[in-house]
Amino acid sequence: MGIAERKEREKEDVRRQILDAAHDLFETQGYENVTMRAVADAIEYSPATIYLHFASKDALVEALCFEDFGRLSAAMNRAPLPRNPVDRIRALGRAYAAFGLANPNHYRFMFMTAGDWKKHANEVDSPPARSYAVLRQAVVEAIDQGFFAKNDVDLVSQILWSAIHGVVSLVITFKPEQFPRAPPRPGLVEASIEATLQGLLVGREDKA
Amino acid sequence: MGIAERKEREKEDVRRQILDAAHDLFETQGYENVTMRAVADAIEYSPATIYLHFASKDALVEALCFEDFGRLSAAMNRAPLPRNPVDRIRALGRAYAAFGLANPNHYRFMFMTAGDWKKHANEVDSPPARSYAVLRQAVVEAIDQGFFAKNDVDLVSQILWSAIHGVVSLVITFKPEQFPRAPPRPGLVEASIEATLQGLLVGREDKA
DNA sequence: TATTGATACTTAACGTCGTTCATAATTGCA
DNA sequence: TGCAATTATGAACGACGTTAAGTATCAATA
Repeated sequence: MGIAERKEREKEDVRRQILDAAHDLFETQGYENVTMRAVADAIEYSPATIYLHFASKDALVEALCFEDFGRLSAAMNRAPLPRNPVDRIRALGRAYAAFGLANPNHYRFMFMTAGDWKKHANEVDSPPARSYAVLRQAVVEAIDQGFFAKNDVDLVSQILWSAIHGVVSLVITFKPEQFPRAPPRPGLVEASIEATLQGLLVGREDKA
Repeated sequence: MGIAERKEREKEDVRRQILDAAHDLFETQGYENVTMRAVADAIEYSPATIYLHFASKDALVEALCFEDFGRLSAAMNRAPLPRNPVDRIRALGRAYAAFGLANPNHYRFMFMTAGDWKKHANEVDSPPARSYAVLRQAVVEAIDQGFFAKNDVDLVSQILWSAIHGVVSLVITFKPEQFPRAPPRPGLVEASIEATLQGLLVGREDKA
């Protein structure tokens, strides 16, 4: 039955080509410029062919975003995360921000647009769910070990997530010169994480 | 010269009709569903007529957003703001969040999309600039009066802005059931403001 | 009053997009 | 060799933002 397998491989290959072409367009030109026709041109197929592999443009972009976020997750799990939960939250925040700022179009699609795809956002393997799970675990430990006050774990996790998301999304949305009054200060990401952490810690100086 | 004035009034009237129709569509159905054709239908003019009053769809949406944000600014300046700068920051954050959550489409267009209009974001009377200015003033006072440590005023302002923006934009983007693991906890906005403030205050218990 | 000139407005179209569908080509299998 | 299924395509649909060319309206002028 090598034939079915070869066909499988060929089909998978076209799918890869589509994803790669779309990825390049998406990364460099953003969502609106990922045109089904442009993708088709890039891989020298007709636009209709894409629909044999992806149900819609959104499904295609979702697929490539999931892939890239998966790469982030993998890289983050491979890196040695601090044992101390507070230090870990710091490290996670930095990594999260770095990825978002390095991949603004991915980030925008995943975390800043409505989109039907978010029906899957809940599922355990979706990028938001995976990122959130790691953070949440650190928060559990931070509370257990007395760094944070006893509190709703998800409330604390959401505070932290929204804080770092706020920085990332603002910087993605406004070009430096479009910031009101002053461009984003250097160290804003760091300072933002730090302020939020400090606000959550129970005994400040000695614990941080 | 009553004739020119009447014509002026009539022109202004059509402009108003366009803005109102677009406003309704925008508020209830969001940016993509504000179609030039739909607006034209609503006011019983041809689509081309809109272009006699607005250079583009984006210019139209920008105009109505500016109007509504102006209403916010006005309301906020009319309300009595606490003299204590820290309390004032709290109040500002609450008002900002309330407006954003009540007008998600406005908020999304203004603070969560790229858009050419942001060339004007810098100008002193733009909604971002106006909101930011009020916050910044409170931060200046908070530092002067020793509530916050001496620091770059804009850095601190950006920390606060991004924190509250993070909450608002997350809640706007994800429906409750789409949140990973747990829907936004009640009091998230409050807790987020509080955590950030606490993180910035110099002597916690006694000053807050 | 008849003519002019500007203004407001519309009709029709252009080019783009995502998407679909009928049809053709290819390919493994009986 | 003929059949069935898969893969690919060309052409089209309907919707979008936008524009150019043409028509109607009406105050101002001769």
